[in-house]
Amino acid sequence: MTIRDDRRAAALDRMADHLLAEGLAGASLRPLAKAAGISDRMLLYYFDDKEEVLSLTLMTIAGRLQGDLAAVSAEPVPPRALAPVLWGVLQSPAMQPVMALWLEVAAAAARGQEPYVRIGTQIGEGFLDWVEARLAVAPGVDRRATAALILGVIDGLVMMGGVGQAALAERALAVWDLPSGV
Amino acid sequence: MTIRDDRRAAALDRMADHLLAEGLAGASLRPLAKAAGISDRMLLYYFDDKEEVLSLTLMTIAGRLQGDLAAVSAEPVPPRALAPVLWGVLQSPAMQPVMALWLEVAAAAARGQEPYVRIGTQIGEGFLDWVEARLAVAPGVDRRATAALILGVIDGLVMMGGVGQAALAERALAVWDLPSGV
DNA sequence: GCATCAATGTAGCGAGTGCTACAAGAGCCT
DNA sequence: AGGCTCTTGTAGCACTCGCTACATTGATGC
Repeated sequence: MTIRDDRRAAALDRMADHLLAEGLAGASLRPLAKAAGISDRMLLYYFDDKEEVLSLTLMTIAGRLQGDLAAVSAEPVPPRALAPVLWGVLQSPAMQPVMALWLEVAAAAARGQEPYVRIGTQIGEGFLDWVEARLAVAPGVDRRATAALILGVIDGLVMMGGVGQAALAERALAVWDLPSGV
Repeated sequence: MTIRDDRRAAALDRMADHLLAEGLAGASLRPLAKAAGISDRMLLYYFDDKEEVLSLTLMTIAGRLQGDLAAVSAEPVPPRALAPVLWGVLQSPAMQPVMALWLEVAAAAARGQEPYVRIGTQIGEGFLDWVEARLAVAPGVDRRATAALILGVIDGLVMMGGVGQAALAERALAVWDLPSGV
């Protein structure tokens, strides 16, 4: 059994790279199998069907993301200071394919398509937990909601960057960071 | 010429409904033609290729959106007051298919796929113009960037709503609206 | 009436989709 | 050695994809 598990894990790892590079449009069985270095016949021998392949590949990517995020300092800071931190992490070049894929998953989830709803919810909650753990708020303020606000701002600005307004998104974040508020 | 133009317009109108209902996954020629009430053969007689069909259908939807948005009061209000207005408009049930499609277009644009880059940029700028026109800011504050911040927050929260956290998004907006800031 | 050309249907091409039936090799247990 | 299960390749099915060749209709102009 463990041999099969090893091969499954190896295939998932290589398919994760492929999915990050090509997006959901590249998520058909033959290209995925080719990326994994096996035949499509074997891909469906190791996994039940396409949905399982896709789910586990996305979970693999989510796991990597979790690891990258966990490496960031867990020192709690106030909301206005945390937002630029999250922006810096998610906007880094290495993270760009991940965020592009995250947008695709979120869009599919908003359409109610499985397995994207399930996985999108999971990833979203991971982000929220990460923000909440690093967030210092005044007593009485809704902590989870504040985390959601920060994540919302950053996701929205990432989305804006995706439609060619990356510079404007940067300026928007600077406005939020002003002492005057907004 | 005008007969052909009328039929093109009629087809685009019906295909816009179809695209809103089914998303980009339903954007293949045969289903689109069926929705338009014509044969796929005629669809490619009226339009050059799939890209033109898709572009013009998305532009049709963008035009409708523009109309709906224009109907909202143009009285300038400060940022914290404008955000809930935009949220109210974009979160209304009638707008839900539009926002789901907007997410899909933005995701495809972030992947660099045409025609989504071009159209996504255009729609994004339409949103920004709308916000900016209704925004009252203190002198010296970057007006466009403030509009981008508001749009970013709302887009991000719409995205969050799409992955099953609509209630949390609502709470997040309430937190931003507190006098204390955040 | 006849020619011309726009409009439309039928049929199909070649490629890709998820998935499966069948058979053959490979290693193991008794 | 004989059977047995695990693994793998070959081939293919039924379908969708964007797009096109060909033929037929219908209206229009001379």
